[in-house]
Amino acid sequence: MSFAEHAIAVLREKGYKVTRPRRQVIEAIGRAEGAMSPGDIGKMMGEGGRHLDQVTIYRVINLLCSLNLVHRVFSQGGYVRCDLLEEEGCHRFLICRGCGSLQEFRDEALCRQESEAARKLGFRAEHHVTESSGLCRDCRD
Amino acid sequence: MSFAEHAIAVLREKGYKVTRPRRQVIEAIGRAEGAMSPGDIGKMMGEGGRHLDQVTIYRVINLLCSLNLVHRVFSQGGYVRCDLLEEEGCHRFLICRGCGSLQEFRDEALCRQESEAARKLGFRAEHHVTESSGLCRDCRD
DNA sequence: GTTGGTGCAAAGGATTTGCAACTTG
DNA sequence: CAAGTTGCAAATCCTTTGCACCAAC
Repeated sequence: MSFAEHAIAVLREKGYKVTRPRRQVIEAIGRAEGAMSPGDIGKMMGEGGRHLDQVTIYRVINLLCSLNLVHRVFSQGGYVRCDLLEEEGCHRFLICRGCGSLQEFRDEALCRQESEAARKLGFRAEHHVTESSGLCRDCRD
Repeated sequence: MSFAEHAIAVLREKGYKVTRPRRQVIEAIGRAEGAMSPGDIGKMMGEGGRHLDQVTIYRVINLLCSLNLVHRVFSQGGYVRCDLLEEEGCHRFLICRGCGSLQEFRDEALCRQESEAARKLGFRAEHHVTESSGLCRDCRD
């Protein structure tokens, strides 16, 4: 099942309407290799498909975020589809500075150690986000 | 040596002029417990000390960032002083959702494991940032 | 047919730029 | 004194809000 199919199924399941603008944003984010800002999505619509109002894009992105279908990438100021089905737990991003592509993953052991390091400093960590930059397999050579 | 003293020494050393606005911003960030946005700093100046132009605040913050004297806190949209003297390597933030206070630390072992996890996915990580939210010692009770 | 969603207009912030006047070293 | 900095004005960009119209269920 593709990201778009999954996202649309979730919308239906939660009682949200499946509209043309929502499909368009979902497909744009689903196809993107890296993070997309609301502006990026707007420009892409302007060229290819049918025009989408900028305000609508913001609203759709907010909805998708609240459903954990996309995540905000802080260091890039954009959003990416979330391919991890588990809704809980922390997520980590690998962001290629060569091609801008982005990979998300989870690692329970790292999460635990991160929390443990915080605990030693008297801090009770509840949630954390990590963003790594570097070079992906294709850009290393 | 306080943060402000250290920051001013670095400015001098790198050939930047030590002006009143720069002192003011450095002292504001140095005194703050948590992250401060450019707007926060502007408001604080309006009340206490002498007024500072918003544009100047942006420019001073950019300078301090480029010198690694302050770091951007993504999840908060603000900036904090960096207390770690080593300029290299990754940094981690503990951000209290109770009082908003912020603590920065380094952990070599975590850094290595983070990189190792990336490597297993074919990614060569060069740098990473982690922000954890939770409760600090004082807010846990 | 209802309810929720979209598009438009407009407001509100945040951030950047150009340039003349000023201050530091 | 010269070079680097600041303050102001204004431009630009990003994001949100209110409301009438429209489309999905």
